[in-house]
Amino acid sequence: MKATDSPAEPSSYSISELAREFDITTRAIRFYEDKGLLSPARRGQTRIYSPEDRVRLKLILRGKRLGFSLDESREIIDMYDPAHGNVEQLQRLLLHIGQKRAQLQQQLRDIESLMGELDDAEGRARAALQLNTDS
Amino acid sequence: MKATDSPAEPSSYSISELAREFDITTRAIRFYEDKGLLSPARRGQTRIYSPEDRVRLKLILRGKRLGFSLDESREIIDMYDPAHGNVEQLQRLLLHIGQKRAQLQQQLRDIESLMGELDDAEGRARAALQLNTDS
DNA sequence: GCAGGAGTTTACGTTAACGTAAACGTAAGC
DNA sequence: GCTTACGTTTACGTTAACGTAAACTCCTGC
Repeated sequence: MKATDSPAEPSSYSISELAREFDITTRAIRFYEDKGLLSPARRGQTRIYSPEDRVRLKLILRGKRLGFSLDESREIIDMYDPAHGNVEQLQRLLLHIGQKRAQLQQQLRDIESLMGELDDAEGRARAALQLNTDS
Repeated sequence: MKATDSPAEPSSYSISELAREFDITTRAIRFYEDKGLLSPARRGQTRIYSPEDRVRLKLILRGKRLGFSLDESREIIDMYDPAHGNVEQLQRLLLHIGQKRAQLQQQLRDIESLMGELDDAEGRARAALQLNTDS
């Protein structure tokens, strides 16, 4: 029993398979394609999604959970690409990476403080429940 | 020299003061009021913001950085309020707090993986730069 | 006494991210 | 041969979160 005995990854997906898996509509998936975030293969008219396409879709949805716009998600996805050749572009990429990192660090701080406040709120709510249910 | 010798907190703010401080427009601030997220005092027609109003505004903007809608931010802000009296409401509040916590934990995971990928991308970019600038 | 600056209300415009619906093609099952 | 399921394109509708502009009031400095 090797590690590759796992469920076995499909070599392609239909649009509705992906829609079901990620709980979004096919309309949304086509919309992402319109916006240039996906470009699946075609058999005739029908779209055929590769495992790589599926990964890109996951990245898009992760971006959404972090509050990114589709444009921002596209930029992030583009960072994984082959190095865009020329030096100036690479330096802009490094700059961009630095900015994203700073944004994520701010989000970490924001989450930390919000978490603390949720703890407080939960404490107060539990205390109030005690008062209300004490006989 | 006591701790209270710090810059000294104003006891009230004008709308344009807040707009400048947080780098947003007065239009946005009034919009938040329309949506029920703020309710500043008035002197005549003019809005006067208390330090508490200012805190609420900060919470709204933190919510935005985390990708929350204004409705979500309002719900979160409402969690700090006096305990809403009855038991059922308190239990709904606890449930809601749990859900938000779960969402924040997902965001933490998302940020962590994205950070790792940014590291990779930066590594590749730096490597490509080496190749291009090596004489 | 009036120009300039800050504030107000009212209202229409705009962008992003899809939703919804129409009208059609194609392949499978009965 | 007809329905049912799944796919397609095209196009108009919708919601959130403001932007922009008009028309007005109220103070302040000169």
